[in-house]
Amino acid sequence: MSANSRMTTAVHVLTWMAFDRRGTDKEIATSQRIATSVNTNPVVIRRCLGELRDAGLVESIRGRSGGWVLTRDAGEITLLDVYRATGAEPIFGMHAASPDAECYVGHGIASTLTEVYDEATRAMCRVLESTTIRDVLRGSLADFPELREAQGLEPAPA
Amino acid sequence: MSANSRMTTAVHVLTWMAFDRRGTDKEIATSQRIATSVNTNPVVIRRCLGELRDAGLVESIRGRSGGWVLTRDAGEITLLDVYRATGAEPIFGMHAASPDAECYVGHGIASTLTEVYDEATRAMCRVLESTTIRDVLRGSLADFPELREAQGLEPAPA
DNA sequence: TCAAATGTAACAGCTTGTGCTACATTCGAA
DNA sequence: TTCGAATGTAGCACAAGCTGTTACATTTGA
Repeated sequence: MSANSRMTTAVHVLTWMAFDRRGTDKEIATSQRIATSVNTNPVVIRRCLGELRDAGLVESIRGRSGGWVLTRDAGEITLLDVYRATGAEPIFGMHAASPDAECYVGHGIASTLTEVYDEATRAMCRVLESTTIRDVLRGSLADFPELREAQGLEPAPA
Repeated sequence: MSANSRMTTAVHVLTWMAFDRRGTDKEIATSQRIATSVNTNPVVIRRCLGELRDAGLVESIRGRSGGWVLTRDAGEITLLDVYRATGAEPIFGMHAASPDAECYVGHGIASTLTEVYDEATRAMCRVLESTTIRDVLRGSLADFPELREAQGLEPAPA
């Protein structure tokens, strides 16, 4: 059970919603139905969707026949949006205890490392930004060309 | 207390060793002395150094007047070497439970996400590879030009 | 022979993620 | 107007990982 699978769950949820949106039966997406695909508990899905709603990616509808809807097209949601929405921890953590300030190395290392860590994180974020939920859906349906076409998705680039 | 501060501790340890190496007193680096700068327990430092030794970055000398030495110049140790040595968890975790394979989305999403995650991780690693322990030492000593020069380090680039 | 160092096991305390139950709230449909 | 189905949220148990610490075996130079 790895550290940050919340991101993966959130991407799965959004991809499922994008897939379901164009399905034949026009049922609304509920936490119960999504939980079946992700293979987890509906409360876990609701917690996840709550974060996505706070970030403006989905909206919830309360009451009977309520559920969840995407607020924009799947091609307009990047994995960077999802990464930020799930409030990911910084990839690199600083010291647990402050280094000895009287040590020359301990005095300046934190700010130096922060610069490098920030740059590395930005490089990672640029990759996430280049992929959308629509891309993930296309990749996930690679084994089912007829479904992929029904969703209006072109084949994946070579 | 953030997730992965082991990396930060390891970089601090190596930077301190690079600094100490050219110091006036020719004492060998011991886990006790390093722990003072990092402000933690010597056992934590020994655990860290053990990982760095397994990766070939340092060597240990047992017995009285033993300690630790770098196996190569600080300019030849990149932060990517340290990242790998500390056995970092994958940045992105997969689902805790396997998704429903009968769901079209659940069937293919894992391999699709793995591709994107791998690419993002590679982008991050490229940045880490471009920085060495020598660079970190130079940055850490930015406030002490006379020490920086004594270490034979040019000023940081603008 | 002894002191100082590494090497390692074991444990407590803390934090985080996951999965679950329980229950209040909301609101469309009968 | 009532009822059922959904969201919203609190709270708990369990597992895992990191940190810090004590304790002790091992090694080896002085």
